Amino acid sequence: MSAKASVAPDKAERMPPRERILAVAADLFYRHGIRAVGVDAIAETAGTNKMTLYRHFASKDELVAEYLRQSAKGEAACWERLNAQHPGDALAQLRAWLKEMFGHVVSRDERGCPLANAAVELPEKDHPARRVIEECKSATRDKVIALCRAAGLKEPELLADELGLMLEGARVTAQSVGIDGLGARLDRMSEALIAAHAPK
Amino acid sequence: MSAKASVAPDKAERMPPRERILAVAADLFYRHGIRAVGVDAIAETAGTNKMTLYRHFASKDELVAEYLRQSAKGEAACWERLNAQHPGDALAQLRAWLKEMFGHVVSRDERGCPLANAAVELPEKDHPARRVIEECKSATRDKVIALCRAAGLKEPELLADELGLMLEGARVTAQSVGIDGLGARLDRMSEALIAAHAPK
DNA sequence: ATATAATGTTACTTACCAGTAACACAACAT
DNA sequence: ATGTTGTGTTACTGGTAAGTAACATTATAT
Repeated sequence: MSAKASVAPDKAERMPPRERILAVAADLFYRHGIRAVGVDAIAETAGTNKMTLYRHFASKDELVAEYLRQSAKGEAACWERLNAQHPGDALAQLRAWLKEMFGHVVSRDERGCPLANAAVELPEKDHPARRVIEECKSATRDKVIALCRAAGLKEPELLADELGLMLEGARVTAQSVGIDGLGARLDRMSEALIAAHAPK
Repeated sequence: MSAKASVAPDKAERMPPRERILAVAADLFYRHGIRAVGVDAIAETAGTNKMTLYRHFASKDELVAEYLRQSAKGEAACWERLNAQHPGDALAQLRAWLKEMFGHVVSRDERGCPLANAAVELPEKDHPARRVIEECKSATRDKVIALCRAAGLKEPELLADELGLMLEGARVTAQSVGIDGLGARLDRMSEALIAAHAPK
């Protein structure tokens, strides 16, 4: 039991095959890139075989799409959690979202946004993953705009884009260069942006 | 002569093989992704063969690194051009750089920053492309910081990061969702950021 | 005209890839 | 007990990947 399951160390065996495959695929796709991971490796790491994989997923492309759907679902769950933690306080939700995202950026073993990375890796316009990516990114933008507006901030669309682009830029930049002090700078930047849109 | 050379339609034949290969590789890598393009396709599209390719490049990874070196060289040339167009005027150079970059973002057939995309596609820390990416990105950041400082703007490091992250975010976001009106919004955002750092 | 260097050609190796067929085994419900 | 369903196993197809060897051809320089 050396370096076996990096996803669910112990109870991986108890999960049904489909969940194991999806969890392993998500981990490998995210860490090594989608094109760099073959279905054989996924099946083997998930402790099963290629046939079972293809009984649950029509193709590798569909597995990729499902991986991204899971990622998008995670984002949606994040919004609900923030809403529960700061009910009725849009500004607090916005700040909590930024704080959580900044945590991702500066974390070790972080490789950026799974959806944005997939968009880079899969330029084919008819790939089933493309729909998922676009829908999730649009939904996120709408959500941030709504929060900015509910918080009474001026020009909510512009502010949402400022924050969203800065965050997306930080996630991709963190893959190219070091992240020393980036977290603190992100905090300052976002607060400056929010302050610049404060109601007069 | 249907859809033959998308890089140098006519004089592709006159360029020496090494340059043809590099030009074709750059085009294919950028449009389809690095892992999606094989050396056979590159050689064939360049009107040559795999042997000649391997006589000029030690491996595909080295060809990739050279492709990114070319891209980085293009960025360096851009800085010199801007310096020549606005000698001594750091603020004008900064604005011209932003304008040029925004043009890339909102252009059709644009697929983001070649270096950032490569960083997403090649997570292996020992890949020869990694050095090129990190050096170019660091150099760009230093250059923008220097311009902000020379322009007398407050907190040049912070402003440079704000602009740089926004730009990087825009380039990656443009690959996921539409770019309607993004150019105009980028103009407003960058001007707001610069204004926020204006000397008192 | 001839030596030399660069390029082209063919064929090959080794390895991986996505996807499928046929069959064996286990669990579980009736 | 038996049938069904899900899973495991092996082996396979056809295609593509990176990289190399041996040899033929062309161009250039002297």
